[in-house]
Amino acid sequence: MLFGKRPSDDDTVVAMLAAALRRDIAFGHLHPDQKLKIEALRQRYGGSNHSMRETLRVLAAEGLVEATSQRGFRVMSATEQDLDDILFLRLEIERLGLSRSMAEATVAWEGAVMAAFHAQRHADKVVQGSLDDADALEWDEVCRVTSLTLVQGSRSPRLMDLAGKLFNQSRRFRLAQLREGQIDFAARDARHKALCDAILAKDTALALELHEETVRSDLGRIRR
Amino acid sequence: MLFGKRPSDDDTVVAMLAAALRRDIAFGHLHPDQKLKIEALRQRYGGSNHSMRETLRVLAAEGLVEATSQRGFRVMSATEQDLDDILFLRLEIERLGLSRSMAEATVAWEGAVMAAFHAQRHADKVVQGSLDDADALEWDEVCRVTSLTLVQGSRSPRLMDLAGKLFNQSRRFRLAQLREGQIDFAARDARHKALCDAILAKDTALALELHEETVRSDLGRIRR
DNA sequence: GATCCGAAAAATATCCAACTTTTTTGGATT
DNA sequence: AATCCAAAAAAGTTGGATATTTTTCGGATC
Repeated sequence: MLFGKRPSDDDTVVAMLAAALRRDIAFGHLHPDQKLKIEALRQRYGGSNHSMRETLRVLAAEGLVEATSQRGFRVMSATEQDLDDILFLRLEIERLGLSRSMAEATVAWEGAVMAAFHAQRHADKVVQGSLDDADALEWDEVCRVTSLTLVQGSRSPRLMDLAGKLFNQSRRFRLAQLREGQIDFAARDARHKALCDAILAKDTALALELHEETVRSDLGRIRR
Repeated sequence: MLFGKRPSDDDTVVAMLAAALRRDIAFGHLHPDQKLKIEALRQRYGGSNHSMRETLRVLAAEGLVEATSQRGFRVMSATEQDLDDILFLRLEIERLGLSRSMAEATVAWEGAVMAAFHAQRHADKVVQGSLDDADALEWDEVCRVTSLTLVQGSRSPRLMDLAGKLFNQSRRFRLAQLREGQIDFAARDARHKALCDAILAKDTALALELHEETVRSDLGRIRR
């Protein structure tokens, strides 16, 4: 069947729990540094204690949760330093991935990029003016796809995996920006158009510059 | 107490199991792509089924094991492509970390670097001529500390964490090189001396160049 | 001979309940 | 206010049991 779901979907309890926790961490329902007691989580999300422990291990691997030996888990902190650190790494990794993608650009990849930016433009329109959490989540998911598409041409599985993790870690900050109306959609759209053009024109330097601007402004860290 | 052990030691069953599995993966006792059946592992390493599952999740987070939904775990593959990918990312991450460390070099960090290279010289001597697994393991551990020390000055926790993970992923390849007598200890020692000097002389370009050479030759991927 | 199919076997994923060890907590004491 | 201690809480672990899924394998079919 076309578009059949991958086997890595929510087909296990742990995957479902992880998705639920990820969402609640992204929206700040589980707030930074909050202690994550297994029993309390079970009561809220269901699952056995083992499933919950396993879930927390998974989230710890993604950098959303911090595991401390004999002391359980807590939501990863979200300080200024955390944001700076995530942003720093994200920029470097995505810069690396994008330049590699562009260096060995294929028609298929360019097509994926165009499709991603098209979907992005649509999602941006929808989320403007909406204060609904579901819309915000969907918008953020589209942003994720766009971001990952840019590095997808690098053909480095570990880099792509890493880019995904870093994006997830930056979600909280990005959604906070959206909630506070700090996102300038007009500028954003212009940048996206310019970035798409730069990529198709194979102007690597310009593309990297525009991409960095996009990421920074999404997270409220415009340089200068 | 001085040199008191950190809380992240082998104080939990999962941590002990993870250490044992890591070692056996590094030495190829558990070989690439091998299926990791819970029952079989329990019989070999002990622990309950849950502890073992959790352990495998931990190793999956480190990139040493691959988890597939509904299909269990297997040792991460170790093909040429894997090595290239790991090497590529390791070089980029460590380059980034080292240049940052050097940019904001502190006396403490420089001291740590000197100490690390000193220990390295000693460990190199010990491992030469020894075919003992324990010696090899200890040598490799010293290499790890040296490698991590270089990026420790970057004050980017995520970068340091990542560098550690990538080093672990490259372990199998490095130990294979050692086993096959492919390591030129004389050249290695000279490079280390030069690298240490370059760092202390704050010659970033030279240091990065020498560091890349070191990593490449450790993994048998010397650039022509 | 290759392919398809379904039952049997194997392995994964999950849960429950209990138990040990470690950490945290809320006073009582100095 | 700092220290110490016992009770409570939470983490970590185990064993056993069960449902679900994947893999295996011996024919039956083309």
